[in-house]
This record gives sequence, structure tokens and C-alpha cells, in this order.
Amino acid sequence: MSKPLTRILIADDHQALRQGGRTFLETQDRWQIVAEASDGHDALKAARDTQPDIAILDYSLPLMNGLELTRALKQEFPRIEILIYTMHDREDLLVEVLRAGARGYVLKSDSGQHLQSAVEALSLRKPYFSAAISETLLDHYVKSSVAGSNVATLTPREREIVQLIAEGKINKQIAHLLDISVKTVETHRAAAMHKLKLGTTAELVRYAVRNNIVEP
Amino acid sequence: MSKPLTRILIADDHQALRQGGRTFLETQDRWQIVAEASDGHDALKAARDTQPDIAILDYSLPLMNGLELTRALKQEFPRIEILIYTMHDREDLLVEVLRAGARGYVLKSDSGQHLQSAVEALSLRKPYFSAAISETLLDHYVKSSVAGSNVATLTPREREIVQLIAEGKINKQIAHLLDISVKTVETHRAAAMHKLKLGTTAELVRYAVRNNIVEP
DNA sequence: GCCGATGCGGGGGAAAACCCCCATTGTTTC
DNA sequence: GAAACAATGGGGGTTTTCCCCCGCATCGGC
Repeated sequence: MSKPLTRILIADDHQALRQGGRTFLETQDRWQIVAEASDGHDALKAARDTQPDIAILDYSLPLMNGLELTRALKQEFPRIEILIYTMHDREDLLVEVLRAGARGYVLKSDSGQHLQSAVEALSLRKPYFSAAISETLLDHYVKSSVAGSNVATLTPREREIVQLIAEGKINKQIAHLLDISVKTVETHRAAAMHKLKLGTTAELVRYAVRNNIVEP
Repeated sequence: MSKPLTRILIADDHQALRQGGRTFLETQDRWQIVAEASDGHDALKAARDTQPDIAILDYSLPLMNGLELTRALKQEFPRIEILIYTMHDREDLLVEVLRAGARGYVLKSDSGQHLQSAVEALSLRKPYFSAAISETLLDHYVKSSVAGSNVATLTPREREIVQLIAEGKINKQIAHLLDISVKTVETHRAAAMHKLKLGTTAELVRYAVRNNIVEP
């Protein structure tokens, strides 16, 4: 046991998938799943409790999606390595999560071998992608100071609340979830809608779908 | 001028595209663009006024989308030929519009030649597809009594109102647009939400996006 | 050290949506 | 012809959102 133990967090809203990942990864006794979470909030809490080295995140997490969660985790734990594990084979998502600080992107449709390889790479602090993405392309995207999607104009808190709205929660539920007052939720919601020049909840939801904040 | 004149309606919310189609098609003097419309309601009105032989419809029309409009037009004018002209290269959309009664499907990314060929074919009452879709596949889809998407469980009026909600209109605006009372809008909206077991507007909007009733 | 952005919270009122109930008129279907 | 469904509209209520106004604390830059 000369090698240090790599501590892993898995966040996915499908229990079966978490279980699958667990059995897949724990065949290697130098890896340990120290936490599982089924939504973004739990994942953040779990990370604080367990201080993982690597976080394997589904993109489409309830309450806080993989992109926001990546930002939040990198903010709080700069040395954490983030692996996005998703069903979506989309370059725009890849680019966004990379910009947020993720270093791995593996498709659920890939073989489990890819997942193992990705964790292997990340534990050595090397990026890993199951899709064919060259490192130059990678650098280009990450370094380019692209204006980016207009999601960026929203603050993290606003994006968080927009996601919850788009998930179908009413202000009261959001207030309870985030432990803030309904008034504050209203404030953030209004700020987001004003910034985006949107007049109705329906438009806000379509905005969230367009910008990959939530699944349709 | 022995050949009968083919009367054409074009409905697309982009004026430039309508103009393009017009110049493209009127090179043939046996074709005549008798009406243009920029949304679904205008298109329906225009069809009543001008009795076209062929309707060229964008899928993503405001107020009433190409799918609903196809249903409505075929209902009122069974002999009309519908050509869907869209940017979406998606088989699921193709299947839906075919089931609704369209007989042509051309992508906007195709050359204008395709558009001409499609109109040519439709004027002879033959189906036309720019994508490679075999007629057998076609028959299979159209004839198969597939359960279909659960959009089908909504009535046309309900779908129409769901579209308008998802487009960001409030009940009052919808009532005015359809010339019915706000109460009626509420009734249809509630009926749709009840049928779909949805509790919030946000969920209804995501449903509409998922089922191609509106664009994200 | 100040300033702007962010996050948080509130008052109060108008508007909209939501929730039951209900009825009438057609059309389609058995 | 009865029954089911679609579309229309209303009464009367509660809940939620929306829209102004306002304040305060914090934090990162300049």
C-alpha cells in the first residue's frame, strides 16, 4: 500500500448508476468511494464532509447541475479533480464544463473501461476525455476569452435559482430549499429576468433549457 | 399556359426566407405565391382567403406551429398538399408531420433546387423528402398505429394553448389572441396540466419543449 | 478606504395564476 | 338516443407572482 488512497465522490440522481460506478471503481483497492449524492446540494455537503480527491458528476443533477457544481467545488476545493460523467455527447457542454474547471468528460455510453481510465488519469492530475478532443483544441477553448454564453451575465446564485424555477419549483419551495426568504428568491428571480429581458416564467424556462441549465 | 396554375402559400416567420422562396419559385410561371404569413394564425386565415393548392410551412411557427397547422389545414382543406420546410434534420419531427398529413419535408440547409423539386412533386400529388427516407419506411410510420407521444392525449385546443403559454404569453394575451375568455384559457390550461400530471408552468414549458411544441 | 456587485431581506399593492365548484353547446361515438 | 368528450364561460375564493419602493452586510478591486 505504498500508493496513496484516492478518495472519490459520485453524484448522480440514479442510484443504479452510482452503484455501478462503485462496483466498477472499487475493484481497484487504491480507490475508495467516500461519498455518494443524488443531487447537487447533497454533493456539495458530502464534499465538505469527506474532502474527496476526485468528484464524478452527472451533468443533469437536480437542484444544482453538474456545471454549477463544478464551479462551486473548484471554488471551495481548488485541488479537486472533476470528472463529468454524462449521457450527452455534446461539444458545447464539454466546453462549458471545461471552462468551469472540470478536467474529465466521459460518456455514459462509453464502456466502463473509460470510466476507470478517466479516474486513473485524473488521479495523476492529467485530463481525460472519452471523445476525441485534442489537447490543443482544449487549450484553445479554455484559454480563449470567449464572450461565452450569456449565462455568464447571471450570478451563480441567480443561475441556481433559475435552475430551481425551471425544475418546476415555486418560490416558496426554493426559499425552503436554500434556507432563504421568499422575498430573496423573488429578488434573484426578478434580477435574472431583468438581466435577460424576459417577461414570463415560461421564457425563463426556455432560456434555462437553451443554456443547458436544465433538461427539457 | 395549358398547365393549370399551382397556387402556393408560404408561412415562415422570417421575411427574408419568404422572399427567397418567392423568388425561387416564381421563376416558374406555372407557380404562383398567392399568400405569405409570418405566424400560424395568419397562415390559416390566408389559406381560407386564397385557397392554395400547396402550403409551404416552417415547423417553428409562432402562435401555431407547423405540426398543428398541418392538422388544421388538412382538416379544413383535405386536398391541400403540405410541404414542411425546416432547419431541423430530425426524424421524429418528420414522423409527426407525416402523421399529421404533410407529404413533403425539405431542409432549409438543402439547396433551393430541393425546394423546387419538392413543389414540383407535390403539385403532382407525389410525396417528396430531401432526406433519404424510403417510402416503405414512410408507410410503416404513417400506418403504424403507434401509441405515439403523449402529446396525443391533449386536444388540439389544449396543445394550442400550451404552445402559447410556452411561447411566453400570459393567459390574458392568449384569451385576446384566440378571442375567448381568460376563464376558458384557464380551463384548457388546467385540463392540460391535469392530464399531464404537471404542477407548474415551468414543467409545462419543459413538456412543450420535449414534445417539439415549441423551440427552446 | 471607497465603490460596485452580490446576496439578503422587507412593505405593500396589483396582477396573475391556481383551485374548487358549476353550466351550456356541439360533435362524435357507441 | 344516451354517453362521452370538446370547447366555451362563469362564481368565488386562495395562492403566487410581479412590481415598485427600501435597507443592510460583505467582499473584491482599484
